[in-house]
Amino acid sequence: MYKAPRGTSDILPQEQGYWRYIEEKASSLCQLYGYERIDTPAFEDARLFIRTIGPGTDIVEKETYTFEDRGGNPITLRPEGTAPICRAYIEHGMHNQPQPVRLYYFASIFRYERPQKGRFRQHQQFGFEALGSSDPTLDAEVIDMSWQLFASLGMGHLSLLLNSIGCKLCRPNYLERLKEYYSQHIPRLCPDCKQRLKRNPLRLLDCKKPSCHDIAESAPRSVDHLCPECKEHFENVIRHLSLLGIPFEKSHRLVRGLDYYTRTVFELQPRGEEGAQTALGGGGRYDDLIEELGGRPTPAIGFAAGMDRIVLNMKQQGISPYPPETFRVFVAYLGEKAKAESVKLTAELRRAGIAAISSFGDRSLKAQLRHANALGVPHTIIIGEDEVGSGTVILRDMTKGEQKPFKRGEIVHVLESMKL
RNA sequence: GUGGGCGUAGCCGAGUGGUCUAAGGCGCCAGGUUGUGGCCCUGGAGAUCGAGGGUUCGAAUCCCUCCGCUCACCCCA
Repeated sequence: MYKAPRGTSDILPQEQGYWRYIEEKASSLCQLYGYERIDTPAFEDARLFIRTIGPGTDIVEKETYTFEDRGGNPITLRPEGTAPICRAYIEHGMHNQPQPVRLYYFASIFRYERPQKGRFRQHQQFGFEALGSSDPTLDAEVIDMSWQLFASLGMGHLSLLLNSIGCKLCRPNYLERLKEYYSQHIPRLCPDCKQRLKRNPLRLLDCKKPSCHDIAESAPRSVDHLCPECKEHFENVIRHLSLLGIPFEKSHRLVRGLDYYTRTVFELQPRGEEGAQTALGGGGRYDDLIEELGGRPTPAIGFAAGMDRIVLNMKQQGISPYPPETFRVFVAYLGEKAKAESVKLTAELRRAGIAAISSFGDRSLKAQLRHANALGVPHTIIIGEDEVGSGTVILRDMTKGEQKPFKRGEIVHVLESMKL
């Protein structure tokens, strides 16, 4: 028996409503804010991600699907959405467009991880990016959008966490202070944190172990070590968010996993759910990324949300999506002549834009109606030998349980005018 | 990569060494008079009890190995 590969899953028809709901709300939000859709390939040159995400990060070290194609080219399945967009920005000379360039996307993301609740090897992300400006109003715009996204989905009880981790000028200094501080507490650190101290000191701050909690709480804070420019930038972001009435919480322990983030970082998560894979979305500035990829120095900021996690959360909160799409008319028949007529009528209905399917096989009318009922169609057309003879069809209203004959030539029009 | 929990028909699930050639429910198929659904009744199909090995006179039930699922850690959406 074949099964979907580990960490992947089928989105079955009855689940599709959730996804369509999110896609529609997200797209119209982006439209409202002046963002345009972009789609990039599911795979890229492997080097694009190694350079941008950071050679020391877990994503690159052990979580990418990387292989050589038949031409010997190093390929990586997209493990995140921002780097490909920066690549496209550079490749298509978007710096010649009015800045900032506002883009959004829906993308499959691939990471070779051990699956658990809300974490998969293939998942869907929705994200948006504003490239080409460092204005703090843009930070506020993107954060506002991400907040409105969840509002428009009807999802409440969220926390918006906000922090600034400085730029390439002030962060090294801060990291030194952080390492100094942590070096004094090495014996009390968990094994993971001992590793982090060497490899990725920023991540020390968001260790989930209770034993490391106090140490992280009283650690030096990045916001206290920002250079004057970053400090002013952060203050302006905060001022604009307050202006917009966005209820953020400053979180000095919020750091993001990807190396390219600068200055503003933020994350949205359900309130009171510490520990598990709860971040529904997050983002931040990446002012050096485009330059690192060979473009001109171009500051930018973006956000991405995990659609699988949103679906999970909608279910938890009891938010019902759209009902599954279905057809409107089932055409039942009795006898060979009626069968031919049924196939013909079904085609006519479809040409007229009325979703319909014909019955099949040679089953009793009882069986056919039972089938129609199980499918939940509002209307069934019944064609028997008598109807073929008299040039009529029977239209049965499945919810009322009433039926009436109509002339064969008029039935399509009758259904058209009934527009449910 | 590490640790915990779990694996009985499409789904839920009883069963803890013999009465299991495996209960029940949902779903599916058919029938309950001649061409009519939803409720009800009856019948049917569908399970190598995750796989392999072992213990035993006898294993879905005990042991071992493997595989898978799941939750948590690492990390991330």
